[in-house]
Amino acid sequence: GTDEHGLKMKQTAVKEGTTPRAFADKNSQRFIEMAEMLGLSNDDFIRTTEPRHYEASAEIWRRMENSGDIFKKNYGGWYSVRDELYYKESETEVRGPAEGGQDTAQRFSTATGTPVEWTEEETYFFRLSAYQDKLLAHYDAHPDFILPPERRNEVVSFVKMGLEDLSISRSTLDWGIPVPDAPGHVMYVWVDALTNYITATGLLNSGDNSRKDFWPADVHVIGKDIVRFHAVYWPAFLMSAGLALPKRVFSHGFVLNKGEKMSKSVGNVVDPFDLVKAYGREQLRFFFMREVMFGQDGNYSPEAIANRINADLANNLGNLAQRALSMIYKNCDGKIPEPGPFIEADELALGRTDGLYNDLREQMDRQNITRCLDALWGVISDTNQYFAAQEPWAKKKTDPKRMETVLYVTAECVRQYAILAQPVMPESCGKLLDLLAQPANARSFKSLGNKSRLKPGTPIPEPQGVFPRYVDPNEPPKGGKAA
RNA sequence: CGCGGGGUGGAGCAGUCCGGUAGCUCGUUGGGCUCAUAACCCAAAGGUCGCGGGUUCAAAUCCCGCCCCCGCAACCA
Repeated sequence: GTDEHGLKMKQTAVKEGTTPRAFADKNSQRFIEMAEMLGLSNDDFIRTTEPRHYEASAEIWRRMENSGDIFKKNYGGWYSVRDELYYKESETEVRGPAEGGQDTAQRFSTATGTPVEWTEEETYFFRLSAYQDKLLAHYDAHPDFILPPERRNEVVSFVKMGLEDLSISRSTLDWGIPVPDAPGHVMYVWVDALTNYITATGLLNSGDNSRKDFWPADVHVIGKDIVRFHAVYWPAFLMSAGLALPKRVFSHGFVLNKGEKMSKSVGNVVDPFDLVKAYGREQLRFFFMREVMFGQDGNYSPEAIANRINADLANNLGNLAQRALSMIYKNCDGKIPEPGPFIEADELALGRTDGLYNDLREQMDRQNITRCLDALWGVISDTNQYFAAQEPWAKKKTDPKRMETVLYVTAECVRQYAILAQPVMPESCGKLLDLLAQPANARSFKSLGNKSRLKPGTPIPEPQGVFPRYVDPNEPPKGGKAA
């Protein structure tokens, strides 16, 4: 869904000469389109401007209020009417009559150059300071609450430095969810944005409650820039409201463009739509999951993407499937062959493959996606070696049964790789399973291991390449004359 | 003394918590194979693990100091 309130939204809308509502409509639509383009499926799409979310946000506010954690206080600062923003004194400067065009010396925002004046408003505060010890106790009792560990260290040390009460309402802004029974006040955007996770379950709503058991969430996956909101403020809000905490907050890193952070001012922002168009959504997803240690920052470059697509997908997995399946198609009457007795090499190949699920499950339980793919591709590579060492093409003449056995073992391994890689590449792996004539009910993790081996005699379709090589359209074909 | 991350063969990274032959992918060089998507397999070259000191039989890994790079520095989201 989309988080649509807040000062920034209003400012940007105003800058673009539109209303916050219209601006939010446009943005939200863009995200819906992106989800489609990326092939994402979702049970729901929530906008924080929907009535159900207003209801849930008001409810969590009341609960925090009932706990005695919300109080009114004067908040003062250097306020710019034009920017609708408070500045710290260090962010402002006094300019004389000559510089600002005004009659007397006045204080301005250093960043935007707009005039600021000392303003005091009454806002609602959340007693965050009361939760310092409770939060630390929770981090302590649940070492994996914040992952990866670097982020956890950061949060713990931040909380240990001391928490101040948090201003959670605005009276200088109207683009937000109204504070219950407090005309003129809207909620600080993060109060409602975070609550959206619960709105999705209907737990705080009076209507349909059929999804309420989905709270607490198993894991919030977020960017490292918003760890504080998810790992400090949000748990404190939930404790106050008497609601269960999410089981984990996992923070991913940033994608750097050739080592540099993407930014509009630098002009190196890459449009995901363009990347998908150039490389394909499954290939792109695979690239990021495989190349970047999940949780850390990672580099992206066109060369690196092409490398991964060709080395891992086309050459390693794709080619392994193709060489085994095409031999089966041509030499085994187009049917999965009946294997002969397994020799040690066969058992090793199958054993390594059967063992993958447990390894991967363990890694995935900690969102170690990169490690999963490392392990999986390591074994695929082993199977390529196995295939080469067994030389089924040579056995074709000398020992056809042996050829059939090797092809069977390889195809069986490929079957499991396709199932295991499905979470990252559902469409491509689906095609691979089509080539192995696997029915829909044999494609889940339950069909892994030695209990659901390929059935000899099953006819397979003519093999087709599932993972094509990536060729840079701007690069002259290989073998061409160098300039 | 602000906080966090990083500095490992040509490139990009893992390994550092729980010291013990420095590993992976790509690239390079030589060879093999011909089932396969100019794919696959074998072998080789290539590293003072940022710098200095310490602990230890043994340090990329633990301790101390220093240098360099990146991000963050909260009532912006």
